[in-house]
Amino acid sequence: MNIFEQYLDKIKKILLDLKKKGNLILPDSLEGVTAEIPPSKFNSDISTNVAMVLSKINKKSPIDLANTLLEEIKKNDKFVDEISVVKPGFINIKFKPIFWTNFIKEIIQNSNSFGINTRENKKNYLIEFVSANPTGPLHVGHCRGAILGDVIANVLLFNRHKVTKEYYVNDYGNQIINFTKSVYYRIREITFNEPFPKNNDDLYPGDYLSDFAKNIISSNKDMNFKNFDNISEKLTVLAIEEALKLIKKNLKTLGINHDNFISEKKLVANQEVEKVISFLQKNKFVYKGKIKAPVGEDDNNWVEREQLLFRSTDFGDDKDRALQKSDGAWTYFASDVAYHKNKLDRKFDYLINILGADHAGYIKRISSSVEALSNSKGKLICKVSQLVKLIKDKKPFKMSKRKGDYITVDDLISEVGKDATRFIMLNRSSDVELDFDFDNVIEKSKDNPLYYVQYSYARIASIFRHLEMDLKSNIKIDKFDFQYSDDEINILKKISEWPKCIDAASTKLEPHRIPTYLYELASLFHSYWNLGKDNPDKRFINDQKIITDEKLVFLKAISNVVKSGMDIVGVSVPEKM
RNA sequence: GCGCUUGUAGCUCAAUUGGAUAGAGCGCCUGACUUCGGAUCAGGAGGUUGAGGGUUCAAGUCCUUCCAGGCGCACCA
Repeated sequence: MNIFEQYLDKIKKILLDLKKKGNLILPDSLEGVTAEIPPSKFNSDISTNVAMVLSKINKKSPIDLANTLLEEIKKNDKFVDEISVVKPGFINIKFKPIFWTNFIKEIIQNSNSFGINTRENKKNYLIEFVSANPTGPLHVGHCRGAILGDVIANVLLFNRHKVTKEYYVNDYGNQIINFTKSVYYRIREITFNEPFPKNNDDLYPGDYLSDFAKNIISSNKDMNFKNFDNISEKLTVLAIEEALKLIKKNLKTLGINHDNFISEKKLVANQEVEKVISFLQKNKFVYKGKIKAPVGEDDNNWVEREQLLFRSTDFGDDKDRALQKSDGAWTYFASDVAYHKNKLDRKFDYLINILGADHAGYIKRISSSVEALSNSKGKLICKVSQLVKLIKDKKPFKMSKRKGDYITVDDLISEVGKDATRFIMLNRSSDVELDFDFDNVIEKSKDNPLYYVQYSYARIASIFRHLEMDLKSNIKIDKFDFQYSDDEINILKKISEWPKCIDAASTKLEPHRIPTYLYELASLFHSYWNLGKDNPDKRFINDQKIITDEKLVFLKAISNVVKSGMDIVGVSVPEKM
């Protein structure tokens, strides 16, 4: 039920009729023609720019054309109450109240599908997100991208697309060796009482490694930890298992659940890297050559080497990128290309990658590789989530308390909770840096958007509680002959925008639109609620008298949208707060 | 130096995919509690959308040149 789509259809039909009669010239596509909510000052319900879009081709002024169309619309639409042409050439329409009665009837009877875009073709998406190195717990830096990816998946799923959520496990390469060694030293610390090496920058100093060590010792009693080389392979597997166990626990705490965990190590073991590179070689995207030193960096110890390179400059990258290290091992990039080949082979319509701001520079080369692999047909979309600035006592504070010791997801959730973390991390566009104010997110006031939205739901729940009704169950109404007031229609108008909000969030992959929308809806609701103080007619319950079906349906419609939005964001809507 | 990205009210941010007189919250000023939950609401002040140029019927939004901040520019991952 998208009244804007419906209205656009109506207008297009009128346009085609006029064209048939020879009264109008139409371009090949009507793409630029839109139906929108006009700014509130116009006191109107829907507006269209059609006259302005068609004025040039018809050699008529937008105003004249609008006036002609106005007459046609008036003739064809029985719901029009007032219709007018406004300055540059907009046609504004105000509906009769019956329109809104029909609208609320429709969305109450189809509450499960309200908001879903039923017209677009359903696609198959793969979304890769988090993909943090399996060397320790998730920290705050991972959080925003994790939530962004999860909620994008939720929006797409809500819109009935097919979505696979995937985590790429970087369990191959130097850092994993260093990580395993670090775990090994912690094991020696425990079993042989040897101190953990100091001043070794390659090692991971975090305390959590001691827990990994303890777990490994206690579940591998027959293992001999005296010689690293003898056990390094097995220990690598065990250490990564420990790290992944912790990461999965952190993800669960955040309410995030991936479908697949894809191992880089397995890709390498299955020769997928060799295969993809020979594929690229056949198509002349790979060559042996040297990379030039970066400009502007002074006195560096740049060593020019001949190595296997990928021609990412063919696709607009700054320089070609190395695929193989001097010791013969694959670079991270090489196995990531193999991973993306693997993704492409699985025939998704779209591949989405969620990256942190510090990896934005990586986008060009990986998208280049996808173009090379798919003959420019693979649809890779990279979303970057900007940094989160933590604020406490009105002051920013550092993520890293001391070396290797970050504020973890666990720390964050135990302090402010899952709901606040998810809602606030999502409340802003992913393109801008986010201030995460600890004091504010746990505040129970309107300054905290989460509570403000939850409170609107709780208020509605409290009405249903007074009436001894269950807000969650459907209400049955025999007669829908309601008349809603202007205040109520105002909120219904906002509700009519819900499918538009979902549509934008889904097609632009911008889920922050949902918390923003919910806040606006909650705000209208709180205003309306307070009207009851001066005007008993506006109250939902008065002197123990039970409210009308009209108002019950109205409240139900609001709470449905709030609930459905909060479900997508992944936060709770308590009935009591 | 190069690439990506951001710049909107004192502060933090929206802005219906290019629409109309650019909107919210915080802060500031004024008001509403014998409450269907005041964890709320009503009103006021506050703007050359970083600067210039261009495209368009229409630009915060697109192009371009500057300015400023952030991130990144190896065989790390």
